[in-house]
Amino acid sequence: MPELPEVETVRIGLAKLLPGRKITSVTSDWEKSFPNAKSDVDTFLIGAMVLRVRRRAKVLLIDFDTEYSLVIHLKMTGQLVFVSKHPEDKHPKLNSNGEVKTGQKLKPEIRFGAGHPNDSLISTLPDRSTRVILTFLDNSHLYFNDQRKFGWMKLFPAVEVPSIDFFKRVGPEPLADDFTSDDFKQRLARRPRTTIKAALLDQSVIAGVGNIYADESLWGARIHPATRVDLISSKKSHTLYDELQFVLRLAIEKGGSTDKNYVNAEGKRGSYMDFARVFRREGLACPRCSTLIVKSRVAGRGTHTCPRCQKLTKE
DNA sequence: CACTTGACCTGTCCGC
DNA sequence: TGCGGACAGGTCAAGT
Repeated sequence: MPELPEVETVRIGLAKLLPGRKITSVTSDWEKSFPNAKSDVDTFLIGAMVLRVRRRAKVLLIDFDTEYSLVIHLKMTGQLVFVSKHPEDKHPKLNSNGEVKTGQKLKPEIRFGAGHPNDSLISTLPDRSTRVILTFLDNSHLYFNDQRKFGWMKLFPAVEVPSIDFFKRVGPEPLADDFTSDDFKQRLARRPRTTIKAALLDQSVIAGVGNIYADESLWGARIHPATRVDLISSKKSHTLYDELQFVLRLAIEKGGSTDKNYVNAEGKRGSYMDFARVFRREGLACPRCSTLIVKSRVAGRGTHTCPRCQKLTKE
């Protein structure tokens, strides 16, 4: 679920919280979530200080003063949640008489996902989805949670990061200042005979687009996701570029989309889904023409379209 | 080579 | 109520 806007939201949060902190310990309960050898972790991560937090495509990079970097992919259900030790975590709240307020739970049992926007995730961490815990000198923690265990974090020498296969293949950042509509059209032209949805999801064409923003931008441009790339006109391609920029920027502004699992570095949800026009809205009215949104399968993924606004043309 | 499908996982939901 | 199966979606390996 984390796509570019979600990963960017996590990056913004971590960039405020992590730089300057020193790691004192690392624990991991699932080898694939953090496959590095213990000896490398002990040598290059324990005692290391965070310099900066970066993002490329859907990947986060945490750079350390040991000239090593943690490369992190959240895949579908990954979360990176930072929890600092606040005084109120250790001490119960007192009333005006200095007595412990009655009825308060020092360890709330409310869990994220119960359906309330203010549910606290932080108060319950670690939980059974926690795969890796980084502990810092001040006893704050960074939890890497990942229900489905598809995500991973790996420690690499900083100089080797650009030569990781994924970074060698990945396409341009769609929100980069120098990424133009013409660039977009030329990148799409690399996959002329596939569907526009498959091309948008292909990270070697454009970085960072996933299922949510592919459906949302295609609806905005009135293009059916199953349209062959080489049948899309220059004008439509330009419109799609504009719509993609619009949904990605709006989603970052809204803190990303939380469907089920996604939360930011503070454990909070994103609100883009409140603005979604088609994604997960099957059976509801198209905001443009009120026709009911339908769900189908394109490029092997659940795909949401307005059957009236997004006609499949084969000319 | 271009493109599509299956595997990796767990939790949830739906139908019987 | 329990149970099997479909589904969720990012990426890579394997298949067509």
